[in-house]
Amino acid sequence: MNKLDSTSPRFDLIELFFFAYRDFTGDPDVLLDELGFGRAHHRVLHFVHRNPGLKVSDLLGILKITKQSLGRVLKQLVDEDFICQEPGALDRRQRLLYTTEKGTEFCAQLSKLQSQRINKAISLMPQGSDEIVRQFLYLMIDENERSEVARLIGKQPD
Amino acid sequence: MNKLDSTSPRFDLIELFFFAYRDFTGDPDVLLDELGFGRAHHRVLHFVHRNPGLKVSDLLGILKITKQSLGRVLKQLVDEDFICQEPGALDRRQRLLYTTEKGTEFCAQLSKLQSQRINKAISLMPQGSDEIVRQFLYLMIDENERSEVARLIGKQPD
DNA sequence: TCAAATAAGTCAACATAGCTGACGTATTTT
DNA sequence: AAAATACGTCAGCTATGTTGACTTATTTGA
Repeated sequence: MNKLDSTSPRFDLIELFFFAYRDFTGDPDVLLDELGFGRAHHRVLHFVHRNPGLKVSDLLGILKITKQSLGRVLKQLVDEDFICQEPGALDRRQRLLYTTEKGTEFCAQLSKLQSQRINKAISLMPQGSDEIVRQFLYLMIDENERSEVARLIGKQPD
Repeated sequence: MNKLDSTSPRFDLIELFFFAYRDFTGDPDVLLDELGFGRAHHRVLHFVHRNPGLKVSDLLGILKITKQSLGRVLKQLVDEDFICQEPGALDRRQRLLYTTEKGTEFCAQLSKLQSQRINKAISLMPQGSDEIVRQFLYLMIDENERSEVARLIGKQPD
């Protein structure tokens, strides 16, 4: 029989994942806090920045939250000029989302912090580790969502 | 100059980390929900299970939440017989935490789900990938906390 | 062309899980 | 005996998620 079947407990990775994610998200929290924002604002800002002209309904699909939840943080981000909305050219019911200059700048600061943490980690590891890590994280995503995430990540506008 | 300096944006890994963690924590949510529990309960249950006889103050240190926050979920877990408390033998002010049989069983169900996801991912990857992944996650933790996390994970009671 | 569907926003009420501050009780330390 | 410690608890606040109901503007389709 198999000593390492698919249900063998992986407490080490379970716990490492928990602590790693906590510290990974902890970096931006400091900057967000200074502006009275939280993680919800970060997520919205990030995905709008990465997908300029995003439809509200698509953002809801990415974040998997209700429009009421989104509405609250989105309103703040628009009011404080981090995000702007433009009616769709083809469908004027849509309010396509874009980061303003201020929003783009702030977003860059946040990703810089997180990229630093990632790059520091990778730099201490064997060649090719980033590809392994990417593959692992990708395979941890629900199978039926992988293709959509791949599509989302595929566009490298920066 | 370096094309890949330490601040090069890593949008791919940032986003993969987000989606991977979301689905990773999503598995247990279903079971937790059936019992009226949330992720907070899961975390408490998990770390008590993994560290039988844990002091309340040490649990607070691991979770980095306030005792008021912990108190709420801990009380529920004790009331519903998933966790029990015993006065410390040396210091009777302490209420050392243990999972009950019911708690241990439930905890096993939850870790099984998460381990399945992890093992499925690893099984699709090259030999030795789990070591790379472990190393990456470890290095993503704040430098000054790594040793303590290592200590915590080091004990493999299962 | 007009009715139905769609994209988005909004109001109200609620739940979870974090927070601060203040205070109580039992026990140990000094 | 006083101070410190471990833990618990009360009250109230915040952030971010949820449902359900409803409005407005616009597009689609019978």
